[in-house]
Amino acid sequence: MTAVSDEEVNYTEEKSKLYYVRYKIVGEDGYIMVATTRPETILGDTAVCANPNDERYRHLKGKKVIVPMANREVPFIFDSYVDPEFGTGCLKITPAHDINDYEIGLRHNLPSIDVFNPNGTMSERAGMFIGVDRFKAKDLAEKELHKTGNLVKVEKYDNKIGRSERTNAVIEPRLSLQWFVKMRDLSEPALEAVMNGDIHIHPAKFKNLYRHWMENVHDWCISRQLWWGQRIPAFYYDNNKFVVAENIDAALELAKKTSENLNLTISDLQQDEDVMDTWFSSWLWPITAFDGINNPDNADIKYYYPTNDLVTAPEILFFWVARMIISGYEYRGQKPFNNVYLTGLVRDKQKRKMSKSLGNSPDPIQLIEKYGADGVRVGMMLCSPAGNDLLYDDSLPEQGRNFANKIWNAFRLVKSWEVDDSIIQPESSLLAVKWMEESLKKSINEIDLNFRKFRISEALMISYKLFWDEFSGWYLEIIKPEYQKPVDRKTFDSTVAVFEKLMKIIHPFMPFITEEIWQLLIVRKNGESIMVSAMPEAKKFNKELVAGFESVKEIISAVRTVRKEKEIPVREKIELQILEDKKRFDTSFLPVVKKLCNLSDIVFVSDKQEGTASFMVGTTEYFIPTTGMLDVESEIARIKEELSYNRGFLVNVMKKLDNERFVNNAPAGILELERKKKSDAESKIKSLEEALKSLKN
RNA sequence: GGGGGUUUAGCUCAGCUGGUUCAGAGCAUCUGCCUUACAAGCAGAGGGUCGGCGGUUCGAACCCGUCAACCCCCA
Repeated sequence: MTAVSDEEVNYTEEKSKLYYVRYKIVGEDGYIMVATTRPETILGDTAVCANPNDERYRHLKGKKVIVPMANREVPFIFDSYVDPEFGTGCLKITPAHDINDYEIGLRHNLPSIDVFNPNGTMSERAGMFIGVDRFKAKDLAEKELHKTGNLVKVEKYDNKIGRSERTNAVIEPRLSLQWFVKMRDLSEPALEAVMNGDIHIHPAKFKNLYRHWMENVHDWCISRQLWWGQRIPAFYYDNNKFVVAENIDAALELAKKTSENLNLTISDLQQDEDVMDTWFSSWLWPITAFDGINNPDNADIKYYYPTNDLVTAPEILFFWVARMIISGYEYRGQKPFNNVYLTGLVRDKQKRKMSKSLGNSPDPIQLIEKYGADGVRVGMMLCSPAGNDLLYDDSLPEQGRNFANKIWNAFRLVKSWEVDDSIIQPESSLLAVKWMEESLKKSINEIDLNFRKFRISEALMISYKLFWDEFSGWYLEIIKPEYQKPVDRKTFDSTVAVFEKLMKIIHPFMPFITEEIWQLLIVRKNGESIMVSAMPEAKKFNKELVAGFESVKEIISAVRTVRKEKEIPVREKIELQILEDKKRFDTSFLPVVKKLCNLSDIVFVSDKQEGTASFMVGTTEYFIPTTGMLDVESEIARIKEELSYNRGFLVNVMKKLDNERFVNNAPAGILELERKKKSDAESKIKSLEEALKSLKN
C-alpha cells in the first residue's frame, strides 16, 4: 500500500458491472435495493442512505437494515448527497473505502470498518474472504450474494476508475493514520507580513494568490509513505495510544508516565512507519542553514537572519515560500527575508515547459559556444520580466551576442586612438562629454529605480540602450577624431572614465566581457577586479541639458533626412539656416550639429528662405539651401501632410478648451498644457501656411 | 468544482495616482547604404478599434459591469 495524492490519480471510463443487492429491513418483511460497483465492500457497510426528499424511502426513517453477508444491523439514514436518479436512489455507506461515504459517515457519526489489509487483501474485520485479494473477493462476493438470493441483478456499467498515473494500478480509498500540522494559528503572522508589506512579493500580482491561500489554509499532511527521509517521531503502544518524542528511549519514558504502566519496554513501542514530507525540513531552511534551531543565538544566524531577497519560482510559492515565512515567525518570531522575487519558467515557442522527456531544451553549453556566456545571459534576461514565463528562441541569445559584439567594437575604437597632449579639446567634444555624463547619471537613476522594483529586464534594457544608442551611436560619433588623427587628452580620459562606468553598469548582466574590458581599459593592479568595484552612484542630473540634447538629435535627424531626400552626399558640406532670434536660441550644442551634419556653417536668418529645403523642430523652422532643383511637388505634399496633422491636433485641443466643463474641472496644470499646445500648434500652422504659399508662387 | 492571473504592433513586453497626438520599447519586417570601430553594422520607414459590448467621467488602454479566449495553482 502507498498513499497517493489526488493529483496522481487519472480517471478513465472503464467497463464494469453494477450490482443490485437487496438489504432486509429489520422488523418488516420487505427489502430495499442498493446498487453498487464494489460488492466486496458491503462487508464494511455501516449504513444505507437515501436523499431526504426521496418519497420512496421516507417511510424508512428510523429503521434499520441488515447488511448481507455480514448480517449486521445498520441504520437507514438520509443525506442530500445521494442522487435519487442514480441506481435505485439508495446508497450503501462504507466510510472506510469511499471519500464521499467517509464524509457522510462523519456527518452521521457512523463507525468505519476497514475491510482491507494494506496489501489489498481482505482483512479480518471483513469477517469473510480473509486474506483474499480485493479483485478475487469481488467475484466471491458476487457468488455469495447470488447463493443467498440477495443479488437481484447485474448490469453492465461504464464506470470512472481511478488509476495511478505511475503504475496504472486501480486506486481505491482506504483509511490510514496520517500526521497533520494545524495551520490556522501558525500561519496568521505570515499572512499579516505579506499583506502589510513587511515582506514584499515581486511581482505584486502574486499577493492575491498568497492571501487566498493563507486565508483558506488547510492543515498540512506531513506523513509520506517513503523509505527514505526522517521518520515521524510518533511511537505507538497498547494498540491505539501514542507518544511523540525525540527518540525511542525518551518515548518509552514518556509512555510509562502517561500510561502509568512501568512495565512497558522498548519492544512494546512501534514507531510510525511513515517519514515526514520533505517540505517539513525545507520550511526551516532559512533558519537551519545557520544552525538556528539547535543554536539559536549563534553569530551566523544573528548576522544572516533575516536575509534580503529570496529568488525562486512561482510554482513553489505555497509549498515552500509561505511555509518558510510561517516557520520564521514561529521559531524565530521574525520574517526570514524581506523580498521574494519570483522568476518565470523557460518555455519553448509552443509554451511548453522545457523538459528532458520532451527534449525541447537547448543545450546550454552549445548555446554558450555559439553565442557566448554573456550573450546567453543577456538574451534570457532581456525577455524575462518578473513572474512572466520566458519563451525561448534562438533570436534571444543572438541579440545578446550582438550586444557583446557592439561593446567590443566600441572598445576597439577607443583603444585604437592615439592621444596627443598638445591638441586642444574641440568644443563639440567638450559638449559631448558634458552631455554624456549627464545622460549617464540619468540612466543610472532609472536603472536603480528598476532594480529597486525588481524589474531586471527593464534595468538591462536601459543599460543596453545607454551603451548602444547614447554612447556608441551619439557620443562616440561626436568625439571621434578624423581618420588616423589623434585625440586630445581631455576627451580621451573622459571617454575612458565613461567607458569604465558603463562596464560597471553592465557587469551584472555580462560579467565576462565587462571584466575583460575593465582590465584592458587602464592598467590595473594585481588582484583588482570589476567584481569588487563599486557601482556608479545615482546623482542628480541636469534635466535641461539632457532635454536640450534631445532636440539637437531631432535637428541632426532632420538634416540627415534632407540629405537623403535631396541626395546630397555625406561628404558634401552644406549650410544650415535657422529662422530665429539668435538671442532666444539655445546655441550651446550647435558645434555638435555642425560636426555630425558636416555643415560648412550655421547662420541665423530673420525671413523665410526661398529655394531651400525646410523642416521644423519644435516651433523653430530650419532651412538648407539646395544647389539642385527643388522638387516642389513633393515639398508641397510634405508640407500639406504636416499641416493637416497640426490642424487635426489643434481641433482636438480646441474641443477641450471650448468645453466649459473641461475648463472648469481640469486641474490648472493640464489646462496650462492645453493652452500651450494650442499656441504652439497655431504658430506651426502659420509658418507651414506661409511656406506653402511661397512654394506655390 | 474552487481560486488566481493574463488579453496593448508579426513576437516578447512597458504604460506609476484616469490628463501632452498616449498609443510606447526591444526584436522581427521593409527601404537605402560594404561611410576607415562594428553588415553581428549604419541611416530611415511602415505597423495597433489597447480582446468584444455597455457604463461612470469634461476626459478611459487605465475605473465599474458583462461576455469571450488563453494560462497557472489546488497542499
